[in-house]
Amino acid sequence: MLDNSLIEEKLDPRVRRTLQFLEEAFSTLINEKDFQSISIQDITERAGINRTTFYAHFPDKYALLDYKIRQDFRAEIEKRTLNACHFSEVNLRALIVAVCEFIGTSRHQCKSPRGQFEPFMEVQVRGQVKELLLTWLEQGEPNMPPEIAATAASWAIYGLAQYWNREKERMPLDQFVEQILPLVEANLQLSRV
Amino acid sequence: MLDNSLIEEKLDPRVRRTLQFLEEAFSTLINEKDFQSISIQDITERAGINRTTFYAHFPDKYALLDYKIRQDFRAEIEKRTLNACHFSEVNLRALIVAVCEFIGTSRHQCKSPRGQFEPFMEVQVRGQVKELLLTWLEQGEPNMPPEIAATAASWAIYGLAQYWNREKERMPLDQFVEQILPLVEANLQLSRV
DNA sequence: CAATATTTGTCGGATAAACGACAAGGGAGT
DNA sequence: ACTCCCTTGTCGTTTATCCGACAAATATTG
Repeated sequence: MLDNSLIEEKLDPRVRRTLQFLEEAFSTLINEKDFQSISIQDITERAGINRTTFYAHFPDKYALLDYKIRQDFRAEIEKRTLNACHFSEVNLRALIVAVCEFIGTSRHQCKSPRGQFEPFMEVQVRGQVKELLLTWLEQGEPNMPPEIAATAASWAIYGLAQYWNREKERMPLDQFVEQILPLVEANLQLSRV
Repeated sequence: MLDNSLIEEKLDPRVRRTLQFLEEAFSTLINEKDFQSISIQDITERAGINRTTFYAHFPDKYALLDYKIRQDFRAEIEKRTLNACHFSEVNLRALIVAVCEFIGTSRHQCKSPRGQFEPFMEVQVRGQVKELLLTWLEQGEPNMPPEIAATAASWAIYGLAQYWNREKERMPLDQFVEQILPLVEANLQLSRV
């Protein structure tokens, strides 16, 4: 349904609009009600589009949630210009910071019971991180299948980011990232430059 | 093409959106460039709709200008709750004030050479005023065909409003309206209550 | 003036969205 | 248990928009 990322620009304007309306409507609703109590009718009504049209783009509201998370995280990545850049320790640090902060802001954004979005966040964010790492890894010579390394590293990054966010008294983010950097690089099978 | 006024609500959502986008795009453009130098391509491009679609709603950009003026003035009327109310001297005064102020604000809004919009303003605003007066007149017993009275009064109102706006040193609006009220009422063939 | 570029309307075919309807699946309350 | 109501998917049809192309009109430039 919604596969690749950068083709977004070359899309039927009608589809673009519909997706945008759905996204915006969902954003406002998620700040008003519990996710479970939001019906597809609510969303489409708020978005001003027909209910039937919803199903032309998403199988259910969970898919829309996935889509929204992906969009938000991608925007975050693009804002920090981590897309379309080469690998470097600086960029890797920035990526980890991005994940940590993204999880942090998302926690306070929705008024849903704890632990309702985490699974979706996990899947989507990890997926994006893995994709990004893959593009980075393919630019160097691999001594390990990139798929494997990217998988391990993306899981590690997300797990650590979640851990840091849940910590009661957490150290400064920079310091934390500096501490875990060797671990992540180990997952990537890279030696410190 | 765009005939009546209150059906606006019961409209295909796609049409509603298209019109809104065109309206907004035109609004922003009119504050940037001269009207003549605005092409239909500019408008549709800014609005994010296909150029062909424009012609499904308006024959040319002048029609869009007419439409926009109508919309703005109607919004002004509705804001002052002059639509759907009965005739009274208070309401008539408010209507005249509305026309005066609408002409005034419109003069400073667009950066087009003087006298480029006045003809369009005239036609559209007068038309709306006439319509409104007609609904008022039809509620009483006419000693004059309502069409005739509404026509005369709408012309008089607009002419006086324009005159007041072009005055170098003009008296307070309230005072001016109070002064011309008998004239307008004479056009309406009504005796002061 | 000529030549070039841009805008303008219009057309036909393809596609997304609207609309109404339908059966099936819960939840809430009696 | 039972209605009753709302939501959920799905379908076929109609309509609005998109898209590419075209010739004619208009503006711009040399």
